[in-house]
Amino acid sequence: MPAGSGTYHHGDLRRTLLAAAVEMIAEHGPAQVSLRDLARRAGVSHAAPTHHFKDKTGLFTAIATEGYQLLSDSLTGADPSDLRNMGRRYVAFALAHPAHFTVMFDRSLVRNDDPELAAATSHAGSLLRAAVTDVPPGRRGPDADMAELAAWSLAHGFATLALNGNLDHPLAHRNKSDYFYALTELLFA
Amino acid sequence: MPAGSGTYHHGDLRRTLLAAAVEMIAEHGPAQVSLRDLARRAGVSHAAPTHHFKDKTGLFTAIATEGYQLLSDSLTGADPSDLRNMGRRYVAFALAHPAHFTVMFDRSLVRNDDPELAAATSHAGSLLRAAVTDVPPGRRGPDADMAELAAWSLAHGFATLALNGNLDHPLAHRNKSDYFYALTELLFA
DNA sequence: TGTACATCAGTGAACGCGCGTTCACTGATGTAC
DNA sequence: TGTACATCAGTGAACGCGCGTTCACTGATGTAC
Repeated sequence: MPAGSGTYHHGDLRRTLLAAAVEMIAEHGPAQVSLRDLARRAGVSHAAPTHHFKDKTGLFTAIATEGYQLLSDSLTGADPSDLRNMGRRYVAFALAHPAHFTVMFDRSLVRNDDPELAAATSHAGSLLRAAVTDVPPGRRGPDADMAELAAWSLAHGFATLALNGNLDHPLAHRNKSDYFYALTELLFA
Repeated sequence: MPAGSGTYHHGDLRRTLLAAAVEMIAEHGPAQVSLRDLARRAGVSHAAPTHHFKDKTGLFTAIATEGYQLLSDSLTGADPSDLRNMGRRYVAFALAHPAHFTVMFDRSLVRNDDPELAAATSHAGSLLRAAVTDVPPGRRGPDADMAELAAWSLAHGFATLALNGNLDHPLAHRNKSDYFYALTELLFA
């Protein structure tokens, strides 16, 4: 970590910019983010972000990639045969990283053919898929694809509704990912 | 229907603008919509939309309101005790009206305290809620709120993933709302 | 049927603004010898 | 330890653009008498 404050070179500007962008997205949504405003927040000249991300799409692509890596981190280490727990972790990830989650699932924001993004996406995807295929066939029905989609839909829908503020009134005082865990018991018991 | 073509007064400009905006949202997302571009598409002067919607937020608020009305229309007439069918209709609505659905669930786009929007929202909400409470307690577990949220999450998640293009590869050739109907059987049987 | 008047719908010019992008530049760092 | 040089990171001025919004206006419609 070479840089102190006040130097010409920032030292870790890329990380600083990503963090600032994530904050801005969480507050006002991706549409309100501008590269100039981002630079202002980070205290650098307005041309600096271009240096790191090329353009706005590049910025969002980097955030989405980071998001899939964070999701993979969240899922790694869990018992892959415990599908309910995987679902809870998925929901917890979305609530902990709302800005990443939003960008990850808005294809109009990112460079969809970016190789790093594709790699991060497929790695997280394989972790999720493994969780479903590890469930004994008798408990998930005959169709594994359908079971996978059902589980994913349930977790994704819950997370999306929570982030959109549609669960605020009924669930304001609860831990939402634990509530989700309880909810899955209702369905799978 | 007073107006022909070429007249100074358009006749039904509000509807025309709403339709054009919906088309633009479906193609490029809400962030890309500008009032000037919208006016261009409708073939009117760029100041005309302001006359009908006041500003951009007003436009999105009108679209969200219309969306909730369309959703209510889609749900009306269904057997309120057939929760699975209600879910299928919810998914079918989202797929048939992707732009409306997107705007309805993005609170950063609309005037949340708009009374017409609130009325349309709560009407659709009560139709959905009725479907869950009509399910016999034995089949939905002890907690009606939780059952409601589970059903909503499942349908909402499936619809969201479909609209984001996350189901394109596995389900490209299928009727998605029928697939969803089959999926719910797996969970509720 | 005819005229006067109020209301409504859409026009087009003008404004100021923040934006993305480009460019030649300069300060700082790291490496070779 | 010292010097020269290449590379990298960030600067700041400049550009052209499309945007939202305001405004006095004009054309069309509807209503009262």
